[in-house]
Amino acid sequence: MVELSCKSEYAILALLELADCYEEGEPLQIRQIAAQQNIPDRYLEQLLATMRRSGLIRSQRGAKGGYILAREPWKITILEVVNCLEGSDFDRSEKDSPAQTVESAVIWEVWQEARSRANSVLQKYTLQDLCQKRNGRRQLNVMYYI
Amino acid sequence: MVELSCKSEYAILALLELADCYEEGEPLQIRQIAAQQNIPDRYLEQLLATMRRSGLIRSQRGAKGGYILAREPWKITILEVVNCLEGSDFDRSEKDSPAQTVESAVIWEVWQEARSRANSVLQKYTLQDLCQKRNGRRQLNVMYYI
DNA sequence: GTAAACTCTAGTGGAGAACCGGGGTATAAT
DNA sequence: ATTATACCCCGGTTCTCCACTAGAGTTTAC
Repeated sequence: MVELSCKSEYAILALLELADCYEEGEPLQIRQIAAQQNIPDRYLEQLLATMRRSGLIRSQRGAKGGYILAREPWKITILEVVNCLEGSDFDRSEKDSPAQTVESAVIWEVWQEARSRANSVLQKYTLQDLCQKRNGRRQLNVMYYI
Repeated sequence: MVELSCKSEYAILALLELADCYEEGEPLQIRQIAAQQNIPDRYLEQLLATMRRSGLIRSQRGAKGGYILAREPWKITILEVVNCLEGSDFDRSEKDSPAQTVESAVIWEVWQEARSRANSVLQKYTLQDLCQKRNGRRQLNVMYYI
């Protein structure tokens, strides 16, 4: 029903890394992100490419290249990320059609409502929100360790 | 993200049919439901069996047999139906684990929140609600026709 | 000009969804 | 009792999609 795909998780993890070093202005490379978050690098490459095409991040080619967020971390919502990666298929309009029979239409509308509820949750969280959550969690871990 | 599987749609359509003739107390047969809603009957059979095992419907074997709702239509929520069919795999606890790293955990929690929002929508609709919606829609169609 | 990075496109393996079929079992009607 | 009807169980098949791999090309810093 409401599934978190590997794709989306990888993408968000990568963006969190990019958000971390957004201040410095220096690009971050695929290899580094992949190593940091345990993501197969050749796969991550594709996800980053997709996000670049939809304007979520920018790339610097050549030596000393890499990726940077296209916007500030508090201006990128999780919903944007998911839509960017998941909504690629153009035949979604066919698969996700408003239905043929009356009963199908009724069911479809219920799903629309559920979908929009879930989306509104994803929309209220930005990359920065998740970074902060993570940092708070890390603080906690340190405290427990002491 | 929030997908409506064929499985769930078929199941709900079938239950709507059963809800329709719940008053009469007479069982409805697979063939009839399948014909009415354009569902492959051998496949529908499996879905009905699953729903029977989880106590959503009851079956009458032998000649003049068929299926009946186990409860009144207003006591069966859409969420129950979906959980019954989708949540079958026991390894869901592994796949849906609270995550290993700190960042994965944070992402996972966001998804949990989105999931519960979507579920609350599915929980507030019962079979009877959908039946009524459908009937209202049919009325409208008739009016347009005149 | 060369090494280090991204870019594009194609292909592969496995898992799950949707569906089909055969043989078995219970039950109503005769 | 027998028979026709309809559910029951379980295995197999096809097809699509996801996660991942691979190769050849392009850009840029040094």
